[in-house]
Amino acid sequence: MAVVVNPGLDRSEMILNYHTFLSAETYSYTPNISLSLPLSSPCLPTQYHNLQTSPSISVSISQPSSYTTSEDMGSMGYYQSSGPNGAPALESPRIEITAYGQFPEDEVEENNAPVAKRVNSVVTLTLPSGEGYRDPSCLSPASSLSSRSCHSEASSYESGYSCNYDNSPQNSPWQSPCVSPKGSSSLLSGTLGTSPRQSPTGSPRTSVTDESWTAPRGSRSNSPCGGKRKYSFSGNASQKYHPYSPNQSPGLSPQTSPRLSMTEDTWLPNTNQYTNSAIVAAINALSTDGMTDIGEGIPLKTRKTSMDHSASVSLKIEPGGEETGSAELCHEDYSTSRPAFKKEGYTRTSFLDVPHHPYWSKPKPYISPSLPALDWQLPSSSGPYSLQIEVQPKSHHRAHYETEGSRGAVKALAGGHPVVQLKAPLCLLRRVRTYLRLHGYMESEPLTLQLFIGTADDRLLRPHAFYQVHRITGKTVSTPSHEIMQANTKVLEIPLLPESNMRAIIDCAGILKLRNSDIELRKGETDIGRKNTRVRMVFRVHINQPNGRTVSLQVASNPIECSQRSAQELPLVDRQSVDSCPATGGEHMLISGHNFQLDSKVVFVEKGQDGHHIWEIEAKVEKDSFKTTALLVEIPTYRNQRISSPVLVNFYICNGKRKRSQYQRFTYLPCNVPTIKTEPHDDYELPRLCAQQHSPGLTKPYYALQAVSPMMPSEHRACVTAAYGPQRLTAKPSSLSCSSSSPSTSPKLQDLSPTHFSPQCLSPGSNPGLQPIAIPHVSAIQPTPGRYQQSVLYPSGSASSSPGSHPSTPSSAPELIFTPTHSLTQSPVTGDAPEMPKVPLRSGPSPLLQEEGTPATLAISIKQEPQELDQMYLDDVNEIIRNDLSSISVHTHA
DNA sequence: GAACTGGAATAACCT
DNA sequence: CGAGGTTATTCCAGT
Repeated sequence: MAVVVNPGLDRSEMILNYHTFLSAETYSYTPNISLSLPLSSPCLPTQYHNLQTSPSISVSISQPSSYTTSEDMGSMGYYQSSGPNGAPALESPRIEITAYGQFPEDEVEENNAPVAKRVNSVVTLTLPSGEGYRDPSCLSPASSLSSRSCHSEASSYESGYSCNYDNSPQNSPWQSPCVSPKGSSSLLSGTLGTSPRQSPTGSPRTSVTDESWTAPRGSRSNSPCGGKRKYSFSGNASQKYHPYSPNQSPGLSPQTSPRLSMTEDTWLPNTNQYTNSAIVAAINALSTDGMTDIGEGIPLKTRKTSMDHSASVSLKIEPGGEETGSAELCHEDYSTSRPAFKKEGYTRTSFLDVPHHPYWSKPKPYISPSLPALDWQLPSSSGPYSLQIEVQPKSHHRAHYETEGSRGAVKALAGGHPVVQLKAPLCLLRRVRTYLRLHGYMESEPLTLQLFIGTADDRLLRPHAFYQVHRITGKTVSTPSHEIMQANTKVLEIPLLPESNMRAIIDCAGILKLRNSDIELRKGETDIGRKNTRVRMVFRVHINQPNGRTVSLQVASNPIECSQRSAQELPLVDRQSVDSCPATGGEHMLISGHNFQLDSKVVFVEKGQDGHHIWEIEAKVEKDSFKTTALLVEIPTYRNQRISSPVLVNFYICNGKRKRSQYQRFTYLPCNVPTIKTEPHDDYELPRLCAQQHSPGLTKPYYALQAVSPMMPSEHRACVTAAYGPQRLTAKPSSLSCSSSSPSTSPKLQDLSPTHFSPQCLSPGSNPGLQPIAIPHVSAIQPTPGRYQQSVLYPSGSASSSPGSHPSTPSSAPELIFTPTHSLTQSPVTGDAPEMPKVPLRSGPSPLLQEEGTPATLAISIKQEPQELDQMYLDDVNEIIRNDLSSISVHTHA
């Protein structure tokens, strides 16, 4: 792709410093900047929009445009290519994309950009690999049943096609696009490719109303895979649905439906954003997923793109012809591809038409090329910054399938919607902004809050394979957003504005459920979808620092149950008033949640390393205080009252056979250890904290955090330990220096210290139910754009035992800088976990929690650092600015 | 008319 | 291998 350089730009230096800089006005990229823009796909969309505004921006990869393009497309969402119209079946793995130029509408939109011309040409992309969301190539172990079913069924149903199915054009023209050559080789791949990706693109209903969709829907049988899992094989209409889905799905949510997109457009305009996204995506591809993918799991396109780009992307200046195409492609992937078809009338135009959001329309100056992969564990706060969920989402939210209409945005328990806020000293933000402004980067560049759907199991937080965030638009939505794809995961980007006090009301995010069969077939996917219906909303923010570094923060919400049935029948625990008590038991614990019944049982269990129950006892439930949302139980006496160290056990609520809540964590303490109790309601979160507070005695402080999560397979633990433990320890405070900016380090560092991570924690076997979650957070402070790829924080992937699923690059964590922050992610339960480490240091026994999750609370407590810290930080920033000003930035980042 | 919902029917799966 | 209970998806209909 070619980049148009704006002659007028003199800021090359600046640009260099910031790596990727897009001039706001021109949107042009700096030539010769070596970006690793691996992902074209994510980027493209953005750019696409940009293009609209300003015609010619396109980033081109040095490689043959055509090829590249295709790849990019693939990553992004080539789906489109095969229009709903049934573009001719693509026999070869190709995607044809029509540049928007084709559409009249497009042109209209372009108004602003005379220079860039859209190419009307149709781009034919060759798709390397087939799947979208997940790689189909390999059946995941997990997928076991389902996958087999596919095979078997496939064979049975469509004997003829069986193997080649996916590939064969006949089956589904649509698919073809998605399915890349790879797919062709293997059924699975083909199959996978199809469905999984599609999802995003267009939820059938949402986006596509037309015939193509309709037909399939008519009967389940038609549905992909014959209704449920078989579909992939058949060349039924059903497939049509999916054509794009696999890859896209993540990216494209049903939401993307034309309408929505239009609304969304607001965002689109923002070039920088997109750019970032793209970059990020690329990076991810390269770093995390990419690695895995490389193997094959990932669609070729993605890989290739990433790889190729990674090598070094040189931006060229070009008229924009081809580039445009690329951009378009990307764009399409996101929005267009899916729904566009729906209404004939609808074309990309719709998006284009949409007015740009003020903020987004402005170019974002600052782009940090290196953003951490989505499965990396990041701290929720660093230095003066803290990302907090002020209002937690409800514990239940019925996700919608692509075949359904949207089920709306995730709501908050008390009504309204979740709220996320980035807390940071205003003065600091101001200075940073001032600095940027001085460099001509921005005026009111908003920070971008990213949102994706993550897992809620005991393993490390990572993007959920079976759920994607779904962008909601409409009258009821007040928050602008746009979606991008990042390594098969759809990410919603929401502006964080100073005017709003860096606070965002998340009323634009729904949850899309992908068919298990589609995902499980992906190559490298090891997770199984069945009964894997809990998710967390994961929020991230990347704050560029004057020093060229980027501070990345992440916070996850409380778990959200997404299945219909579960939401109606399964008991769900939101909070527990106590996390621990002496082995003698006898204390009362208030459990709050949902779907409790008068005859609900609360069972405490202790599992051995092998997962078997060593001990199990039913706690006494106070019937008189029964509520469907609360149970008061008497904590049973532990089997051994002479324990010398804390013992982690679990308990669950049972409404009958197969109707059990997730395992909740509970710790029995040696009788001589004073117990810290918290008041039932206010302290819900304390429990977790308590564990740590007591930590002196506790060997596994971090584990305590995860009260809710189910038992983690020992294997995982082991993996985690192995992978993380060492690194962690390795990473030292010293490195903190890098994050110079973070004053907070001192206190937090200690948390990270080896001590905290007692061997026990690390030891795999120590606690069956425990998770290593508590892994310290590495703050995502990234020294230089280019590096991030190298630096490995903590890929959650490693946590998963699955070999292929997430490529983890544990060993390669060269320049990782740790920030003194706390634990990473969030405990499944609260999402607050990250903060935990801090608590011990100074928080009192029972911090009051706000609303539900109250991660914020914790953070707050932590933040109370001497002002000197902030001042230090400011000084630091000032110095940087001073230096920069004195000597024009000559830094070059490669 | 479209986005939401709540319910449910029906196909797949599991035990 | 079949029965019966679960879970996953797809449909419907009302707001």
